[in-house]
Amino acid sequence: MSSEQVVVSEFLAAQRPRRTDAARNFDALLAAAREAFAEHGAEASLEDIARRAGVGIGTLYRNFPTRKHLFETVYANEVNDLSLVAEELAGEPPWQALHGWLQRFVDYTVTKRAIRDALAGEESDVFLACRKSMFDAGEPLLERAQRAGQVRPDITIDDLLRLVSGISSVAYPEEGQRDRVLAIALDGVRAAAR
Amino acid sequence: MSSEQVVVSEFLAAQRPRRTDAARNFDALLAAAREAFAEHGAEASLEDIARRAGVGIGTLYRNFPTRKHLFETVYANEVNDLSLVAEELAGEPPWQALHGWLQRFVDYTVTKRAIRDALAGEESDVFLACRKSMFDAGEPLLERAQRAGQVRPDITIDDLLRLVSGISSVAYPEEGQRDRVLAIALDGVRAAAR
DNA sequence: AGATTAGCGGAGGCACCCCTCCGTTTCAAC
DNA sequence: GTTGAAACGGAGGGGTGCCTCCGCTAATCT
Repeated sequence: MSSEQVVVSEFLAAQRPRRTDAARNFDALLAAAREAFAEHGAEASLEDIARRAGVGIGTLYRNFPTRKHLFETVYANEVNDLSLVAEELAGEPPWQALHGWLQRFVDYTVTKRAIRDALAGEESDVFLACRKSMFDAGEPLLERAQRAGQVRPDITIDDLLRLVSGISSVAYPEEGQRDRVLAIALDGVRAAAR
Repeated sequence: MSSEQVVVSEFLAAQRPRRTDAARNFDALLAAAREAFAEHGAEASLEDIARRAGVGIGTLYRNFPTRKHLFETVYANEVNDLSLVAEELAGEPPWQALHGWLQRFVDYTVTKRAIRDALAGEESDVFLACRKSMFDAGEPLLERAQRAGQVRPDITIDDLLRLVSGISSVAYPEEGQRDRVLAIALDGVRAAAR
């Protein structure tokens, strides 16, 4: 577990209130926010989030003084999950491991938009730590695949994640088109090694 | 010039008012809308667009009864330009022509977001005609490159444009990163031919 | 069970946006 | 230059979202 990942998970642990009703509301808010950010991106309405959570707007603001706080927390949660997935995949063969992780990255429909918005948006300590943590999670997989000669050596984890998140953020009316397009781009990622 | 392109350019010609002041305002609104949509996507504020154009909100609504009208017109303009570029490139060698056109597609910073939003959003006759027109413009370039054995045969113009627009829609803090990432993906587009 | 106090929720003030309507201005035809 | 008509623009009503504040509720502690 990288040090950044520790920072991220500690950041998460420190938030949850102790009183049972407060903790319940906190969880409901996070779930609602996750949904809302997935649907409308980082601009989702806070009042709508409170409504979805079945909670007064005041409660939302008590837990998350600003939109950024809330967004950071949701984002950190997702990144944390992704880091765990990367660890699980460490045993697979190099290309499979990398590919599987990227697949998970894409499948994170819930936060896809949030992750993209966060890659784009302004910086903050939490965002930086999260991004670093996500890179730390993916980088070993990438490097292993590169050492195995299955991935071109001139690509960085930063490049790779932006590539994949861009492709996965477009709408694909046709069934299976997203996977097809992604596969084409990943051929490029492997190209130099074939 | 494809029949869709004719539909698109006729749609455009029919709008501009005859009276000189009205025509001036129409142009100013279009330019302002182009800017605003580029900055904020299809959700840009109409009042802000009128303000940028130095025109009352009433004038905006007289020219474009709904947001969709305005958006369609801006979009049709851009698509029209892209079609012309494709024709100009017809003389270049196959891969260069395709690559150059895609480059232009990316460089269309002005409407990048609008084009993406339009690819994603709901359908309308105008959008369908525009998309068709854009595909008609790119398809010959793609097919020529495929016949020349420089591009994998199993990719469609639809795939290719979604791939490129996804990649170009992400934020790249690092100078030149967008081009690097795009080049990697385009290696995948050529992969099967190498 | 009662007292304490953390936590709740929503009313309300502010800002922004949408869109309509109509009194005023400007064009262009004669 | 006059005049009719086309075009202008912005005030204003309705809606939604942001955020604060404070009287009320209910969890926790003893």
